[in-house]
Amino acid sequence: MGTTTLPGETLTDRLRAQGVRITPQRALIAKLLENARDHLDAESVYHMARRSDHRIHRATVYRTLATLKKLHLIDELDLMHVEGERHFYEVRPSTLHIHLVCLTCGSVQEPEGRFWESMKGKVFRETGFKPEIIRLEMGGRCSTCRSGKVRKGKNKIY
Amino acid sequence: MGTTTLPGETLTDRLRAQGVRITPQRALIAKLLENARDHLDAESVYHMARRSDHRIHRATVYRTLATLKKLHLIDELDLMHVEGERHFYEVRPSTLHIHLVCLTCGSVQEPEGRFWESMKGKVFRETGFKPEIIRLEMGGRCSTCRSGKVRKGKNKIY
DNA sequence: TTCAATGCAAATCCTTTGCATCGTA
DNA sequence: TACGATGCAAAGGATTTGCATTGAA
Repeated sequence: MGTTTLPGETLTDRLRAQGVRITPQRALIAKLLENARDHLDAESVYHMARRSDHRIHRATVYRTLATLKKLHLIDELDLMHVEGERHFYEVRPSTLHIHLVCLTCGSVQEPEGRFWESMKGKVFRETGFKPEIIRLEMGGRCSTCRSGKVRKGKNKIY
Repeated sequence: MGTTTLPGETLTDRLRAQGVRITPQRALIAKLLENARDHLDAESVYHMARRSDHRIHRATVYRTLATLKKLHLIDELDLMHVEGERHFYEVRPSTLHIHLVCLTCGSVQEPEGRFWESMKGKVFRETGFKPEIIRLEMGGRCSTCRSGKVRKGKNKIY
């Protein structure tokens, strides 16, 4: 999902800072992820990348996503499996946020709020477990679908 | 994960109540899920089932898990992908609980607490989105691993 | 120049499906 | 008995891997 791109903080910069060799392919994939309006899965990244570079290979996309994930620069989501087993990727946001996945139309909301951050501390105090990554996804009905004007999505799973 | 088995409330009973035909295979799989101490993936269910019934087929396991999932009797988890892309299953608990997945040793804690339940209402009031299913998984370090006596698990992913 | 990354193709892993047979309701 | 469920085998889809070649640093 689109991320604030402060100077010196692009994904590519952060990759370079980690000592990762910057190839045109990696730079391209990183840029696609940063500028994406929606969550992308590997296949989407691949197709978008091909539009800019006809020779880029699927394996490169998977390898680059794995690299980014391993360096904690992106997160992998499954969005309640509304789209089957596909995995989606987003540049790791600075603050915790939730994914509200509508089980009727498949839309994904990401409500604002620092409230969720407090969960980390709470869990640590109560259990001694120190959370680093939090995945909070809720499946339910968005207000539009609940209002009756249900535009039944291709992705209706319940 | 092990669930309180009140009379008339076994998974099999609930399947029957939903009009699902009870075959020995389904009864067996349901029982395995109810009595499991750990989260099971499809492959584990399959192997455990084979111990009791040598003729049971993988496809039957997958089909039964799909049935149970569709009826909301079990939930599907990915536990932060500590074990790769495998999915894990648990009988749907009556109250929301969290999965704390240690990224070092792979252990999974499920802390108690009704606190989390309040999130549903909060999200609804703030966004109009009505949550039905909540998946809350945190990856981090359990207190044991943080204490230094790190028993590096086969599942260390970071 | 050097070693890591890429493209390619084949392999792998998990899961699903078509179909004949079986067995629950 | 009848229709849904199973076993089997084969297909499918996503992701990974081995290897020769390419190219970033």
